Amino acid sequence: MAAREADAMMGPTLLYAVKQVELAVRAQMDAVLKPHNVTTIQYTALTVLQHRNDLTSAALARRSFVTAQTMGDIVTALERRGYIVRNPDPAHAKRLTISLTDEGKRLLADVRQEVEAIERQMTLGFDSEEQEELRVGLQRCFSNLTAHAGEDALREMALGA
Amino acid sequence: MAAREADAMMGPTLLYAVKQVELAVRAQMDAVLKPHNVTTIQYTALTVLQHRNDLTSAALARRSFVTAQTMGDIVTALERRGYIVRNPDPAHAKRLTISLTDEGKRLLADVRQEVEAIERQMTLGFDSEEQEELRVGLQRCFSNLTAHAGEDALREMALGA
DNA sequence: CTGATATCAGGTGAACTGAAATCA
DNA sequence: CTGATTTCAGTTAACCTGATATCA
Repeated sequence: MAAREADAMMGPTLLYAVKQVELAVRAQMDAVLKPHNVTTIQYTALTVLQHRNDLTSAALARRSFVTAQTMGDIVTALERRGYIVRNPDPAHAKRLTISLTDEGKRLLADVRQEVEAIERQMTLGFDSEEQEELRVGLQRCFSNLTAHAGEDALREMALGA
Repeated sequence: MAAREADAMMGPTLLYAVKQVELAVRAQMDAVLKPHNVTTIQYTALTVLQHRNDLTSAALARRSFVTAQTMGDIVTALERRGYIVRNPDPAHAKRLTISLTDEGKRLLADVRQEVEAIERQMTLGFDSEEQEELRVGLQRCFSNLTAHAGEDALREMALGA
């Protein structure tokens, strides 16, 4: 009966597990990033730019499930701190493409070791097969969620844009 | 060479995968919850209260990795909307224990189907073994992250408080 | 004219720090 | 006196909607 009660109450346990892990990760990320005066969201934007340079703010916004205005604020903050620059696209003139400054790259290099340490702690006791299993499972979840869902924004993400 | 470049740049892929899934989940949760005028964080607090009634705001805060002040704001908002009530603990008088109102329970019941639909979509194509594998993997991650990390808050979480 | 981009204005909920009162 | 809980005050980053101007 204790089991039946749990079944009846717990509901979507996988969503809850994802949320719990993400909360714990974010708490540790915040602690790592705070001395560097960047937020987790700003850091995420920087890592995206590390993968794909010369994105526009609007493209970043789509990738992060936020509006163009919100990403505009974040980008402005990063620009003010000197981690990125915006250059007018010669072909478009209204588009501003974003690229990392040397200072931005230096920040990412400085933080990298500490962030990797969080991941190592998270996967303590996992062999490489289990780790890969988890990664694949999460990617399948992501694909499922973005397949029919975001309609607007996700085609470029599927292509790695 | 493309592979080497990716290796050198990608860094902590599992943290990234967790974040991506959580972002996608949160986008869908927001869409489900918006018509009901609750935020995802408020909803999470309500589900915790569904599991364990008569928690204090401070205990909720520890569970959610936020400060007591922050959780105080959220609890006040939930109280204003009529989803919870706070009653003075007869033994303590300064402590206020929180419990769901009928209206709060009704909200959770109303939303439940839609939230479960998100989980079903996320796990499309998973057999029950794969689903369990993923859940176990995430729980191991959570344990690892909270084992040596949160120092302050986590003993009661480990006990399911 | 449409669609995408950027930006300005205004607003809200969420998070923090700091300080203070209450009470076991 | 200490520690935990609550609360008040002030601040910040993040997110939204709505409106506007610019261009391909």
